[in-house]
Amino acid sequence: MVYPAHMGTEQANTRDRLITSAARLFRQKGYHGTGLAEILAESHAPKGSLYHHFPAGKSDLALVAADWVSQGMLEIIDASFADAADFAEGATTFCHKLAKLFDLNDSWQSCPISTILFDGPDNGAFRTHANTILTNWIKRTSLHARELGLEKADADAAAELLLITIQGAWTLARARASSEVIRRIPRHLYG
Amino acid sequence: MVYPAHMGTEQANTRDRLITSAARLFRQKGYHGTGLAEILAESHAPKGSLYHHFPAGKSDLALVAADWVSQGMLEIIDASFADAADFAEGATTFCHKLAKLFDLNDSWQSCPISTILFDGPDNGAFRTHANTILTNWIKRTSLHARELGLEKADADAAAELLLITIQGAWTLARARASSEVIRRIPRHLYG
DNA sequence: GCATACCTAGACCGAATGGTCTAGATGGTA
DNA sequence: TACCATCTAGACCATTCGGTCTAGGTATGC
Repeated sequence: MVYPAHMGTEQANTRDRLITSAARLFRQKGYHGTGLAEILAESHAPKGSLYHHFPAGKSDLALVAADWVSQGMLEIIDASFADAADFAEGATTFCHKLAKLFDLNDSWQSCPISTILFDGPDNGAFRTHANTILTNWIKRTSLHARELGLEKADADAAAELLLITIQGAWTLARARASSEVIRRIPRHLYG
Repeated sequence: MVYPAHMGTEQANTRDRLITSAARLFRQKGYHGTGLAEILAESHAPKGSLYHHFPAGKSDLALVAADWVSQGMLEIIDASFADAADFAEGATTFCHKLAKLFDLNDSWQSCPISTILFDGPDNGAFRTHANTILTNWIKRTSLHARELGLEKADADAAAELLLITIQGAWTLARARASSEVIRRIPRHLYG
């Protein structure tokens, strides 16, 4: 799981426990595949708390959980490119970090966003939200690319290609139950 | 939708109608997001027929539907590389065909396999099945690559990269509700 | 002390879920 | 005609679903 720095592992409050449990379960079993009862059980929260913190219920929680995961991903992107000499090096670090993350979680979790968001109840809002999150990842990556010397157009293209590839590789990795494909990306793209 | 050549558009029998409806709905709303009632209504079949043709019920149907979609994809791969002068040309045709397919269906369907299979009831069997299907696609693509002159290792790598990229691009295309990303793949990889 | 806002707690509900079961229609064969 | 396998038909069932509602606890301010 992606743990953003702003949320430690200590016993969190009810709201945070709901978010992390929901994020984990949605990634593992999908939105419709996860029941409220399961989320409630894992986060040791009663139903009343859920509907207090997330008045719109399940869909509300899913959106917030996706944001939380997204935040973690942005932090990983930043950490990967922070000390990189060029874009390829940063991208390589990025892939390795993700592969490690994949292995850490019994290698089953879906790409952070797609499963959470692609079968939401209301296609419109969920799709838009997923789009925003993915776009943010690409934008952030492109920003690092520019800082490492690429022209705007090249940076955008490199960032889009990298994230698309990671997205697809993550899917294949899950099907194969192996992070190998993710680790192979740098060789594919820059080798 | 991917329509394999072996199944025309004329009024098919109950079993085939169940498969096509299930495939469409699972791709649109996911496995758990689609109810049996919905599939039954769309295919104008009673419950008895479903459990006659697919004794194991929903999961059985999902597996067969995935196979059917997979068959269609293999035919598209073959058609794309049949008259290609080199691998890049075949891959370009492949991407264009998929983009057209994406546009044809109100641009919402998920990548053929991932959504159908990633939130199945039994992780083991479903994951394995998805893996088999994806591997078949890559194998078939690699075969065409070899016929077009690539060495075995290069062919495998090129096929894996292409299919990974398509997988990811399809996801992003769905989030953006636009097939543009899919069309851009050839420029990214071979341009 | 009291009051107030915030949060927890879980009983309860109608609707929808996947799945089972029996009855009947249908077509081929003798 | 009788017979039999194949398939259609849908009533029916237990369970689970997401969501509502009321009541109780708890912290903070006066």
